[in-house]
Amino acid sequence: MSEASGKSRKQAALDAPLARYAGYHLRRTTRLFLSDVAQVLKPLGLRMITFSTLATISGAPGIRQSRLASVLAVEKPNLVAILEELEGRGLILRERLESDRRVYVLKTTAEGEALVRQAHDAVEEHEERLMSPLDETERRTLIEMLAKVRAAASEG
Amino acid sequence: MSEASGKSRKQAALDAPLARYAGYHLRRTTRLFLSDVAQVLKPLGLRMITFSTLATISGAPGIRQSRLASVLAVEKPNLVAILEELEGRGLILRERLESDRRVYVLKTTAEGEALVRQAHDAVEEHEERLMSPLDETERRTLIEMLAKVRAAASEG
DNA sequence: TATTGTTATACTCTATAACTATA
DNA sequence: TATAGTTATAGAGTATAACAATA
Repeated sequence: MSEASGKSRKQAALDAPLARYAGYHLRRTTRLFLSDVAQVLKPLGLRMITFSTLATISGAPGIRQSRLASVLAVEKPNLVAILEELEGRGLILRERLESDRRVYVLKTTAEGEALVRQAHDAVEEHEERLMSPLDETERRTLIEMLAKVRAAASEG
Repeated sequence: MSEASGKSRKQAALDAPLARYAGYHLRRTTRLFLSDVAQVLKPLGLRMITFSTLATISGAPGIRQSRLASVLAVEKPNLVAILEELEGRGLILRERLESDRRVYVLKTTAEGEALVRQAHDAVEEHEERLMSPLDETERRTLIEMLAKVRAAASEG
């Protein structure tokens, strides 16, 4: 739907100046994953970011908005509309914390839980489909390498 | 500059609902690479997309605009401004093809070549820095796995 | 003073439809 | 009729500054 059309053998050589960079492959592959998962989540009325948000709240009920922004690596202002959308659809609840009335505490509703479970199933199917060229060991290795690269960067 | 701040051990568990997905790690790692490489290219007056464009033209002199769009996986309308920018800076030339006056043929100028060489050096340093947690074999493996995943998807 | 969440805003990236000029 | 490149436009995603309420 968005990635440039499949490459013939003739065409393949043309990305040579970029193909030696891991960053190039990361970008292209991420784009593939993003556009595919968007298709998969669309029928559920979710985008990648609304799914991630819902899944994180579901996994950490009572999380605060500022903490959620940090976990999701989203700027706080950009989280506002996302939470309004989820709240408006009755998928999450936002409650003022009595001990500190500045903070909102977030949790999923029953509907939110039901939807996030469906969404996890859909995303797992999508992952299984896209990752099928790699065996279980390779998949783990891939994830470990990516996590390792990020961990080193966040220390630096 | 943009990725959420480093994770403490306590914090790490919070991304558990997403961390099992390769797509999650791809997105986060790609974001890290993109924001880092943007910093590296900025002093040269280049963005990721202008660098990719210049590097691809340099590696395939005489390439047509439509072909370039397909190689870069950029929609044709979005390439227009990019090429205007590069042409305006005297980094590339656009020549009408006499045999088919609809098409533009692209090549770098001497200035463009000099800049793209500098940019390659800068990007290679950036890659070396970010990929340093992985040894040579791992780096190759990573790139191969990513390419394999995309190749399978574009066949499907 | 500092922090939580909000508003307003802007810039980049990506995508689509419709146009023009050539073929 | 089809193709190359263009214009206009719109939607995501991401980023920053400044504000109100609360601590």
